[in-house]
Amino acid sequence: MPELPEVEMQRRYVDAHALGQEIGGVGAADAGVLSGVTRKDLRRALVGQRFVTTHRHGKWLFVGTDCGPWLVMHFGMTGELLYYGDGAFPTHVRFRVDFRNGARLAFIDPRKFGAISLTDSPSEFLAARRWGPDPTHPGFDREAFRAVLRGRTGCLKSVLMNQRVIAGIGNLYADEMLFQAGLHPEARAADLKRSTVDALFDAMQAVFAASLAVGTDYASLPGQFLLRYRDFAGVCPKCGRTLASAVVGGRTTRYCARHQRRRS
DNA sequence: AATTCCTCCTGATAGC
DNA sequence: TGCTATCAGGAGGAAT
Repeated sequence: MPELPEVEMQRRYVDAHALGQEIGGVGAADAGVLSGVTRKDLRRALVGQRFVTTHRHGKWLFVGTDCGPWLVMHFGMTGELLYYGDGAFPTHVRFRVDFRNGARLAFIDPRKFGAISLTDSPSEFLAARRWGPDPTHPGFDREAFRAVLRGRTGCLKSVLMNQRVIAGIGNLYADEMLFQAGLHPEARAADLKRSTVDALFDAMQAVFAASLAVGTDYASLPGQFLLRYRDFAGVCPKCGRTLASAVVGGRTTRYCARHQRRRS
């Protein structure tokens, strides 16, 4: 679930519910999702603080406190947040923030591929990991997209999913933007004409915007989106042909062999 | 340096 | 029904 649009929804969720409340404690931390921090570090950094702002870069979410470090979250494959009060008992809570007003913010992650950390500076945190640019941030235009793809020799899909090239695209959205742009997942990034790269950029922006417009509820997307069909119907929304299936970049890939070309 | 492959963990689902 | 096998939307690290 959590690729760039889903993490953006989590960011908005924090903004809508979890800002401005004094933190009384942190609990239920599963060491499996703690990345470079201990429960004690989290307690010391967060207790007495209030969350005041959020920032998202690719699939990373940063939640800023009024005068402490930022809480860093990555949702892995199954992570999500839940803000709740008395009477709710969510399962798979790997980390929890307890506010003094009685409300709680839980990081729920059954598969435990998520991560919780702390940083004094999101930009330094991202730079230390050599993360690529976020394609939805201001300034990331067609030229910037051409620049990050330049000289890349791998499969187009693998390049798009490489977070150090560009941050935020995972398996599903890579498939979707390639489908929208009519490009084969195994096309070579370096073979693409400039106009094709620009078309892929436009498809990427359109896909993110469309998904956010429906709150990442794929069933509400228009009919021409692969996201609606890849799991159950398995047919191309444009021509009705059975979708092709392959493993590209180590992940299950669906595409329409008729509409998606290797060269363009 | 860039790319590919394996692995971490648990739940849902399919097949017997 | 109950068991087992397979697969799942990510990314770090090792190997190539």
